[in-house]
Amino acid sequence: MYRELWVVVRDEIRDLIISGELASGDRLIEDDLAARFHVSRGPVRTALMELERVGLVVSSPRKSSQVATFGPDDLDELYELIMGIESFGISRGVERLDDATLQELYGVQESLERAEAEGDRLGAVEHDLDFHRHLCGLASNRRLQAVWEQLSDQMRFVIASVQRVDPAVATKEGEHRHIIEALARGDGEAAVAALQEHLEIARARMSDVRQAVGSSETDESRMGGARVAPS
Amino acid sequence: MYRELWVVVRDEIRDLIISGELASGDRLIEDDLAARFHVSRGPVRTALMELERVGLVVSSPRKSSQVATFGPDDLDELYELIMGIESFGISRGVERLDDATLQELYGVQESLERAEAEGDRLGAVEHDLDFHRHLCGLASNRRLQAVWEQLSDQMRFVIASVQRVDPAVATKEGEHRHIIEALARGDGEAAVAALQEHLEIARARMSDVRQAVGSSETDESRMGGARVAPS
DNA sequence: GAGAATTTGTTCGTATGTATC
DNA sequence: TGATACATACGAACAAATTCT
Repeated sequence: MYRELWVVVRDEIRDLIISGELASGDRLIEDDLAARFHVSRGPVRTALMELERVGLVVSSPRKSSQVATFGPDDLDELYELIMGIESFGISRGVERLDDATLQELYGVQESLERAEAEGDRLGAVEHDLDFHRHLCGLASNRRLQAVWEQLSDQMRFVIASVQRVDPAVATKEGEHRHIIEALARGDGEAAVAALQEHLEIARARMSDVRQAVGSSETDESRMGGARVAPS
Repeated sequence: MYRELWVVVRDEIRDLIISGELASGDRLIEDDLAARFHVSRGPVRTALMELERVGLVVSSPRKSSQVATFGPDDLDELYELIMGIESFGISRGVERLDDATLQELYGVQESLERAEAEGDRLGAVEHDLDFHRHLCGLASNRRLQAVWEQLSDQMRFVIASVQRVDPAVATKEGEHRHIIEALARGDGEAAVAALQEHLEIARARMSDVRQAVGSSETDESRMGGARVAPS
């Protein structure tokens, strides 16, 4: 099967950013990235545009793109918005919620708990996101879903940033279970409340960890703008 | 001041789509567009990507992009989402709503009414959108605002589509006034209710007009895929 | 269904604008 | 501030895939 080159490049750069190999504020020079991935500048340009679209990269005309920097405000915005989106998904979806969808939610949650039990941190993060993706999906609104997907890489980014400092930040399974159970009862209000509590706790954990470290990551990036080295 | 070429091209194509000169389903051939605007394919490609991002264009690898087609479902999705976003804006913003912001809202509404009084239909649409933009802005969440902006071209598109069939579809000023007054009272619940009623009416009007015409626009587009002619 | 024409995805060269000393 | 080095934005050509006859 054929995949456009820029998609491959986008995913590679995305992984470098999320893994922290490319840190916030780092300059992303098209030539260097092109050399690194053995492609021309075209696909790199497209990849960077796409990464800007999802908020992992910032750029202005005629200047090098940079890896985005997340301040406390960004964290607040992101969580506030995600909360709004998923609450909306629940509100709209709880009425027409069928059994199959509910079982799917249980399934995702079980996968998440299994991954956590096995100590599979990366897998757990993905299953966690998948759970939230499903909450958004309850609304059956493709445009809403697109918005969620657009934000998902920012979520991965902030989660990974924090995990690098404190690998122990794990989701309490109980919180997810509360949401599902409320949904199963058809109690949208309670489900939304449980979700909001869950996300509020998660955001607070994030903030704490970042505070504790003095957000060293962003400080480092602000001074340098380290250049990304070719392969 | 210097503006990137692809921005100009994007706006030109966008206007062609919204004005209906390029109809739903029309193939967008890079070479033709490049010739039409006297630029190379590079900026055109970028412009098309950007238009895909905002939902005015659809494309798949190795195939020509097309002007997006809006079915009844799309209309529902769009209005549902806009309603959610702006309700969220109101809910979050009503607490910290200061007088200056309120006056701004009144100002926008007055501009809207003036434009309508003068029979300036295009201006009225822009002021109408501006009013709704401000509602979203109450949340002071840049990411939420970005989502709204992303959807605004789809709104322009459907509004323009309907106006072409029935130019008389105008906003009832009273509905906007209700929202502002509720905000002025600090009554978020009422403001949200007024907004939702307003948008529900607007959506219904849209649907009616489209139904009445049998959505001829999309039918026509499905058969042909008329090729866009060079200048 | 095969071949020709069309159209995209990619590469590379060049000019213009930006940053740095 | 002025000159230089650097990086992007645009243009043109090539190869591969799709569409049309």
